[in-house]
Amino acid sequence: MKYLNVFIQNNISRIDDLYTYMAHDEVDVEVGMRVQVPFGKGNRNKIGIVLSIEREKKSEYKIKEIIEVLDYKPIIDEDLIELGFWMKNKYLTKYNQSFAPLLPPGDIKTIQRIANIKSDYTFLDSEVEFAEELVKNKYNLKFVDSNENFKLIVKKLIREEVLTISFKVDTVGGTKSQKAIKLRKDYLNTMSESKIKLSEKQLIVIEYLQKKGTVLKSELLQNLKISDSPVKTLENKNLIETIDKEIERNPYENVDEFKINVLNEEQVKAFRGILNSNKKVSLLHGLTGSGKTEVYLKLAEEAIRKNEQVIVLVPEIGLTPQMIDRFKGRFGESVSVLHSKLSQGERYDQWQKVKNGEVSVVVGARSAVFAPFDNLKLIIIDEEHDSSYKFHNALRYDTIEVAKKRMEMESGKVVLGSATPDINSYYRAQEGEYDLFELKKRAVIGAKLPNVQIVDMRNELIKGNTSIFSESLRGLISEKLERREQIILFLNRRGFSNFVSCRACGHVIKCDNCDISMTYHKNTNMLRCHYCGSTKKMVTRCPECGSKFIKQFGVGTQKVEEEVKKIFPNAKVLRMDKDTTVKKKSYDEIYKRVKDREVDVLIGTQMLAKGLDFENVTLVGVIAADLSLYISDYRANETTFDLLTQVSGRAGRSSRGGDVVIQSYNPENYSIIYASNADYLNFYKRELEVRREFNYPPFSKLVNIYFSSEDNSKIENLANRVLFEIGREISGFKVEYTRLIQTPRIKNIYKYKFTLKVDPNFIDKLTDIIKGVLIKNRKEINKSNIYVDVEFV
DNA sequence: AGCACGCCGACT
DNA sequence: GTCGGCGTGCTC
Repeated sequence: MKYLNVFIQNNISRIDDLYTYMAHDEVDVEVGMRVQVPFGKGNRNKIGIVLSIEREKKSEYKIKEIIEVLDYKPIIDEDLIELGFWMKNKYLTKYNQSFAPLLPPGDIKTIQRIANIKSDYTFLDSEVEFAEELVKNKYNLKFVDSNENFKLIVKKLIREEVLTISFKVDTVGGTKSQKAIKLRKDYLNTMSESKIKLSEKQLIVIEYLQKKGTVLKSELLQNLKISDSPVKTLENKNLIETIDKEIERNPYENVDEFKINVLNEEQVKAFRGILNSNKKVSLLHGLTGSGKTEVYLKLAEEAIRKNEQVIVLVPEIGLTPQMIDRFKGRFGESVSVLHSKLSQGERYDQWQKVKNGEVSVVVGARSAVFAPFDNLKLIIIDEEHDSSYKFHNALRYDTIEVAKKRMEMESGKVVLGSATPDINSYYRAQEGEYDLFELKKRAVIGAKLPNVQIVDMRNELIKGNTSIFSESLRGLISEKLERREQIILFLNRRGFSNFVSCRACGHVIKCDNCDISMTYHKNTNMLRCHYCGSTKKMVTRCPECGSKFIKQFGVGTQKVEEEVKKIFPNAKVLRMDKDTTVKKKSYDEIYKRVKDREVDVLIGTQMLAKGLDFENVTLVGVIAADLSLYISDYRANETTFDLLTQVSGRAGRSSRGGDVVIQSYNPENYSIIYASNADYLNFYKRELEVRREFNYPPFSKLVNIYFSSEDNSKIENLANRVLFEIGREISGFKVEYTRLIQTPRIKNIYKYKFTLKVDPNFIDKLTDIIKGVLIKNRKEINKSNIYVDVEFV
């Protein structure tokens, strides 16, 4: 007997576990194959995936036997499963959280096994029945399941390398197919043997098919401008045949070819450097417009030449038509695109193509890091500083760490690219862990750097201007409108929180211990630090200058839109934010409208910061740089620097040069000043010092542990016990921790958290300790219906 | 989640 | 006795 540890997919945390089943030794089963098993008291049929196989019985439970093995070849490679276990351990997630992203999209039940038979193989007499069924079922092996003899034949043919398996995912409710026409193999014989005469139309059809091979019937009729009767006649004459062809739901059709440009000296240096680097990770630091994408394309081209495969990760928001067009245009059909706005069917198609080896490049958002390639040697992560790659509520892994791990397993390389690298990444490059390559020249010849000015909004208040536009921004807006040039007004609201600031002097109330802005809570009239939980009473006068202009800071896109319409009634204004941009379509539409100059002023949030290049935009106004400067997060300065640098780049796309106006109540803040000069290096140096002083990453690693439940009575006790037990275990290590703090209740779920700050070298040790404590309290946690989430920042 | 078990009251 | 309504607890 052998023992299979089976993962049965579900979202219910209480049964999220591996279940052990027996199988006889002679059963052919491998890790990654699907098995049918009896589950629960009623022995319901469930389909699970084998994640590991053991010789010995380890479990104390009464073990059931599997019903059937459903695959002849794993649907997930062993490497990916190993990666799943690694994630589970590193991030202390549920099985579902770590393994679901590795699974094919949709229900694993719907994966069909399609046989491909070597063309020169002649079936034996004993296999004729099988062969007939095979053709009848269009090579779908489903018919095999009920016949033991057929199963043996399949296995034998696989062993003899006559039969290979590819996977097909059916859309729920059946696949869409269309009628297609092709010439019968023996059409020439048929024609000469029966001396068939062809009419004019029939001849056209035959010629067309000779040229094109298999064609959709609808296409044929349309292109040749004929009715279907000649086609029918040809079919009756046994010259052509109709087959069902599946519609490929290709979301990106007719992309213009994108030729690779000749690389400049810097780009060549980076390309060669990355190729020859002996380090696992290379960091490509390139200014906006310096042509990082060209380097990516060249690297991908090189990999394809060697029959290797490549994953290119792009932030969801940066996965613009432009980016996709460049890869599609360069590599055509060998590129698959994965992102959150694909329909279920499109997703199936893309997975299938990757799994069956039909493509070599995947361009996609974070979860594409799990694309099921089997000879993956390169993962490129563009805009690597972007927060979408990091730990998320639902997506519990750090994309860069996972990419590094995957490439470590496959001995491949990771390339991180950014104009504003993550402080952590740049630090690692400085420390020699990564190789660093810089692109400093603008690749587009003639493009000028924009003229950036910072406006002190405190002076505007003194001058009596209480509007959201400074005189200078207002002046420039009207100037550009007159010249029929376009304007972007930007609100950097990412992670916006209710900080309190003084409009007279710019002072912001921060936590005394953490250097993080405090948040105003209206119901208690208190200020509070989201990191350590300490509170202060809300102030009525500024503790710095005594002014009473101290209050919650806030401005939204709607407000900006109203103001613009009031002051410039003739301007055509378009607002772009989460409310107005929900679908892929509307994003493309907004893009098109701006491109076609149907819009004078585009107002938006960080969605605007990336990927949108408009020639005619010559003014970017940042309404209040302070918005992102005071989010309750140690990365506030970095986020601000990144956003301001990127949005400023939007004005520098044309040869006319452009203007950028950054409005702020804290114009002396270093992230604003360095961003205005696009001076990454000095920003990095300064920010690193701040991080060192307050012991934030890269000098530490943060771990948040959340406890949530609908029932408030037990959480606090249990969370405090977990905190106490962890505290006891870590005495002797360099770990700081906050006390337990309650976070705002959302949808009737009470939530508490505490944060641990640990020396990065001890993170694995600390993870083990947390794991141990959670396992120890597991019964209690389950019984009280408390959810525990561990977040690594 | 989904199923069976078992405890209890109501009914034959 | 025994039927069924619903709370409880487990799933290899």
